Amino acid sequence: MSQIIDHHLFEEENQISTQMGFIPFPTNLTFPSLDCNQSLKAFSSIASSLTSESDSTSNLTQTLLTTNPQKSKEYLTSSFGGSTPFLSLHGSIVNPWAILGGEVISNCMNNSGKRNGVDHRDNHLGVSTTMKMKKMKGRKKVREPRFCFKTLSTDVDVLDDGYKWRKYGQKVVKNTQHPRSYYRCTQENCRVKKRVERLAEDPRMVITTYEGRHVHSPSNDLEDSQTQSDNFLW
DNA sequence: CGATTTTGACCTGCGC
DNA sequence: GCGCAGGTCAAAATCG
Repeated sequence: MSQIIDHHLFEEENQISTQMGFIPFPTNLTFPSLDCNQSLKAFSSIASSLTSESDSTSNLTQTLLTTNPQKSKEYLTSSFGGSTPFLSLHGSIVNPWAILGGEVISNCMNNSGKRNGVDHRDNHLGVSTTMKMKKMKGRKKVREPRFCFKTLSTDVDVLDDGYKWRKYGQKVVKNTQHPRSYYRCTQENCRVKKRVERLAEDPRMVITTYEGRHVHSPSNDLEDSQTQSDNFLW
């Protein structure tokens, strides 16, 4: 059994080579009514939306409200205990989860505004102030948006996210006993890549990092995955 | 037999 | 410039 226990959306500006910030998703946010793979698909959809447009919050809100209102309501209420106000429009680009209702955020922060022991009151938008920005030497490299999931999974490394992947490399990363695997989306003209590795400190944790955005819908190979993934094609 | 995975070689960026 | 480390390539091996 796998469980998504943490999620980070990494945003990278064009022309900046290294990670410049991250948007914390609510800690321990899970989808009680969904299994791990379904959750992963849901998060992939959300993260993909968030990394796409400059006005991504309203896009996401619009997506949730218009494309599959019933499903999104089920998803939101089931995910957040059923007592969460359906939607508030006070979210922002750097705090997308605010749109899911104040209770969600407050679940992640205690009354003092701390989350995971870190005081976010002066940093309520969720962008780390300790992140370093680093320019490329010489020619600047344009990188695709990236986001990653931390998943608790003792049995499988690669979770079904609805897309079809082909492994093109594996590398042992320094100071880790577990190799990092490199995958590319098999769809023609789709340049999305993902890396899968296990956390050195806790091998039960699988870190899946996506780079780029799919230019197509998830694979419809399997009947099961089709019906499941269709639910998240908001 | 085509698709996929494995794996060593090669490429590239970065720090010293 | 050199060496290291991460990322990619591509031929061989394996799988279904």
